[in-house]
Amino acid sequence: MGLPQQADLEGIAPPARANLQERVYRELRQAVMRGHFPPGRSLTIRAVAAALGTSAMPVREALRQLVAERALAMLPNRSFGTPLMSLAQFDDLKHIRMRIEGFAAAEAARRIDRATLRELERIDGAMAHAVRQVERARFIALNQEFHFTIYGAAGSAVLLPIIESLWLQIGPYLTFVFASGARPSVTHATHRPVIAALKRRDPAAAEAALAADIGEAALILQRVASFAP
Amino acid sequence: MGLPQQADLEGIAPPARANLQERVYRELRQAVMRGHFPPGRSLTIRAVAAALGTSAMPVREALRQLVAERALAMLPNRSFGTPLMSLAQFDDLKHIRMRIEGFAAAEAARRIDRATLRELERIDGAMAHAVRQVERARFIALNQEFHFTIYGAAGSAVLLPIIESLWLQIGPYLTFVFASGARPSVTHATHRPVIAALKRRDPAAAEAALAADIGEAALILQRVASFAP
DNA sequence: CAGGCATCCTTGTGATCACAACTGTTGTAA
DNA sequence: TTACAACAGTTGTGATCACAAGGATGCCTG
Repeated sequence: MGLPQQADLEGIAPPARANLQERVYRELRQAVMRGHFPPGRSLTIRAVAAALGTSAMPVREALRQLVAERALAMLPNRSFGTPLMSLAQFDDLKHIRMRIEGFAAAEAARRIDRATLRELERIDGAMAHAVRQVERARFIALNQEFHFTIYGAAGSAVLLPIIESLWLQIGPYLTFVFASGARPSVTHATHRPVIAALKRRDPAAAEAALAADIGEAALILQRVASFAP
Repeated sequence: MGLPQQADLEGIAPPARANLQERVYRELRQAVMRGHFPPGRSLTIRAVAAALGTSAMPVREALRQLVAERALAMLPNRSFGTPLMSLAQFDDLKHIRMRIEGFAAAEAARRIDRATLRELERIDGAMAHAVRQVERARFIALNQEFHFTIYGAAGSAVLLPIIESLWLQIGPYLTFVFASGARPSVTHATHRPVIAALKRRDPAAAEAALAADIGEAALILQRVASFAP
C-alpha cells in the first residue's frame, strides 16, 4: 500500500493545514510585511471577511494572532489596525533591530555554507536589476528574501520568529517607499559589505555591516515617512 | 458635567477592557509563565472553557493568541498544548535569552533610577526570605518580578514583549523546579552582581552578570528537567 | 486468546445570530 | 441658526450549532 518510505521525505513542509484561518492569517501577514497597508490603516473583521469571501470567524482569529505578534494593534476605538508609531518609537525599533538582526548575522557568519552564500549573491544581483527597472514591490520582496536567507542561516528557531515580528512592525512604513521617489539603490550598496563579511566568516564585521544596512534604510524611511505626535 | 479634568489622570492604566477573552488570555498567560503547566501538557478548548465557566469562543481566541507568542504550540494531533523542547532547542533558547536579556540589562544600567534600584533590593530581600521558607511559587514570582523590573527600566516598548515571549517559552520547564529538590538559593547569589553592576551604571558588567544568572538557572533546569528526543 | 473492524467520543473549525458600545447623522425645537 | 436628542449603522464580542477528522474503545470473529 502506498509508496515505500524514502529518506527524501525527511523534514518536508507541513501539509499546509488546509485551514481557512491559517490562510487568512498568512495572507494578511504577508500583506503587512510587504507594506500593503499604511500606518494607522484600520482593518475591520467584516471588511476583511468580505474581501476574502469567508465568514467572520477565521478573520477575527487571524487578526488577533497578528495583534499578538505586534503586526497589528487594537485602536482605542476598539478596532483593529496597523500601528501608528511616533518618531521615538520608530527609533527604538531601529535600535532593537540593529542589535538583534546584527546578532543573527554574526551567528550566520559562523554557520553559513557555500550554497547559501551563492543564494545571497543571486538575490543581490536580482535586486540590482529590480532597481534599474524601478520595480519597487519586487525590490522589497527581494530585500526581505536577502535578509531572511541570512537569518535562516543563523540556525536559531527561537530568533527567527522574533525577527519576523520586528519586520511586521516596520511593514506599514514601507508604504512610504512606494509613495516617495526614494532611490533604493543605497540599500543595495550596504548589502555588499554584509556578503563580504559573511564570506570571510567574520562575525563582528557581519554584525556591523548588517546594523549599518538597517540604519541606512531606517534613515531613508525616516525622511519620507510621517509619524504620530 | 462630571469631575473636572485633572493632571493626575494622565497616563493611568487603560480601563482593563472588561473583555472576557482578554481575561482568559491573561489567566492562561500567567499560568504558563509561572510554570503551572508541564511541557507537553495539552489544553483543549472545551476543558479550559469549562474550567473558567465561559463558552468556547473567548478560549479559542486566547489560545491562538498564545500560540502566536510561542507560549503554546499546536500539537501534531491538531490540538493545543505547551511545547516540548529537545535539549538542543532548550540550549538555543538559553543563548538567545542571555543575549537579548543581557542587552536589556545593559540598557537598564544606563537609565535606571534610584527608586527602581531600591525596588530591586527589596525584591532581592524578599527572595532570600522565600528561599528560607521554601515557598517555591513565591520565589518564582519574585524572580520574575526582579527580572522584569530591570527590563522595564531598559525603557524599550519593543524589547519587553520579546522578552516576555522568551519567558513564556521556558515557563513550562519551571514545573521541574517544583518537582525537584533543587535549591533556588543559587539564583539569589547570581542576582547580587547584577544589582551591583546596575548601581555602578556599568552596562557591560550588568550584561555579563545577567547572562551569568540566566546561564546558572538554565544549568539547574537542565539537570532536573526531561527533554524531547 | 489475538487481531481487525465498527462505533462512539473528542477535537478543532467555520458559520450564524444576538447584543452592547460607540459613531455619525439627521431631525426637531428653542 | 444652533443645540440637543433620537436614530440608524457599524463594530467587536460571546454563545451556540453543525460538521469533519482522528483516536480510542470495545466488540466480534477467526
